[in-house]
Amino acid sequence: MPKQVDPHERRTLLADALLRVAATRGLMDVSLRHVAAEAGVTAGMVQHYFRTKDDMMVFALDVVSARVQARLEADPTTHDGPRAVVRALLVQLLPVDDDRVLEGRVAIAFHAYAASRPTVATRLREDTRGMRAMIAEQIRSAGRGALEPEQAATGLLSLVEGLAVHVLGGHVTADHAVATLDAHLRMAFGHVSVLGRPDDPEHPRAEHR
Amino acid sequence: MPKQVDPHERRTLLADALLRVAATRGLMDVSLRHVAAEAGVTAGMVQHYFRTKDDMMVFALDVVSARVQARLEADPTTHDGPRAVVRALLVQLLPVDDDRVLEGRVAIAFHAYAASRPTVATRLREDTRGMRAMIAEQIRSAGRGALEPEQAATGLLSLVEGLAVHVLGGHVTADHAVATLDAHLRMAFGHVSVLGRPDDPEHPRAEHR
DNA sequence: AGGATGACGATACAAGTGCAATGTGACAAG
DNA sequence: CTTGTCACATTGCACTTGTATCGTCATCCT
Repeated sequence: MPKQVDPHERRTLLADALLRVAATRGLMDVSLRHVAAEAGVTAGMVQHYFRTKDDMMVFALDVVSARVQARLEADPTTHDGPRAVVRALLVQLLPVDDDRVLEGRVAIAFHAYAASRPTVATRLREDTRGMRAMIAEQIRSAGRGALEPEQAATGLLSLVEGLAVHVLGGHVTADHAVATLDAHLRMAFGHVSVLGRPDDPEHPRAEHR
Repeated sequence: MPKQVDPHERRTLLADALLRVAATRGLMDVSLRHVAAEAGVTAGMVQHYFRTKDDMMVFALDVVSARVQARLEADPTTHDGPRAVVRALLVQLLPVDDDRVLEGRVAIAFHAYAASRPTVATRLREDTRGMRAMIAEQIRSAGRGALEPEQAATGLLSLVEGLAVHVLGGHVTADHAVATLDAHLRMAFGHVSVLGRPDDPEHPRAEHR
């Protein structure tokens, strides 16, 4: 048997290159040869690790979702109560720093891609469903807010996704997006009197940039 | 001088074909020849009316935004007070029927496209800015809700955009999306006691499908 | 030591891409 | 009736795309 190589590591390397291409030049420019060039390898190697282009796409999507989940679990604020948990999750999805801007671009690109590839759409749907259930669960466990948990969960998730789009498009600033998210979080978690309430003392101003 | 034709009409015809292709097969499948085939014309004619592919893209984007705005102005509920105006606008952006599903697919595709084409991004940004200002204005004129008008406006707009993505992805149903939107509209327009409030008598259940 | 085996690299190929150049024909002004 | 002009059609070209095929070379097991 020949050289000992970890295939998963190789694939991840290539997936990273793909994500970089997708974020900077758009998904339309993602091709075998571009990814290979970005990764600094030959096109033949890419072909060796992904039998088809769609395989490569799906794997790259898995990489990002796994990465987001990993970052969430590594977040220290996870143990500060349900609202902090939800906030930590949602902020992960907001393009507040350069890394997340790239990931955000990738995410929206994949949402467009999913419209014509059922495989990708299913994968995306699973991820979303998990998050939604988790958020609704946390909201339910934290007494009642101004909305019923199910609607509050879809509302928050949709809000964040829309905010991400608007931030990436330059329609609003990242600060404004985080502030808007916080305002909606207060409503979802039962602080009914919102107007005039300065800010949450637990999370002074979040990590803006 | 030869045959008398309305160039704008021709271009709109071609733009419609492009939108159909983009909605059904994705933006990656939009090509000169595909659009021509969808429109039932030759590729040479497409080239005659659009010097470059990017011209065609931008024009198609203009067509959709103009169409959305026209539909909004034609909405009879526009004269039922600020909240009805905002609701009418936002529902236009939600994929509640087949036509709007297609438009929604187009919209998300263009958002992805805008990430790499500054021209498209600018055009998109202008449209969004207009809507945002209009919503904030209406909220301000309608007494105060639970959020400050600026945040409420970006919140509603982002919420709808996110909801559209989720509906298109099959993550939530159109009904659930409209219900969520209505719940958030109540908060933005100052009906603070939300939970337990059955529904708005003015707008019984909206036009679901 | 030797061969099997897997990790690559190179090349080929059909199909599709955007775009330019050139043709063709009709129709209206003179 | 001629003629210029505009609306389209055709063709061609250089290039990129995804995928299949074959070659090569290092490596590990026996």
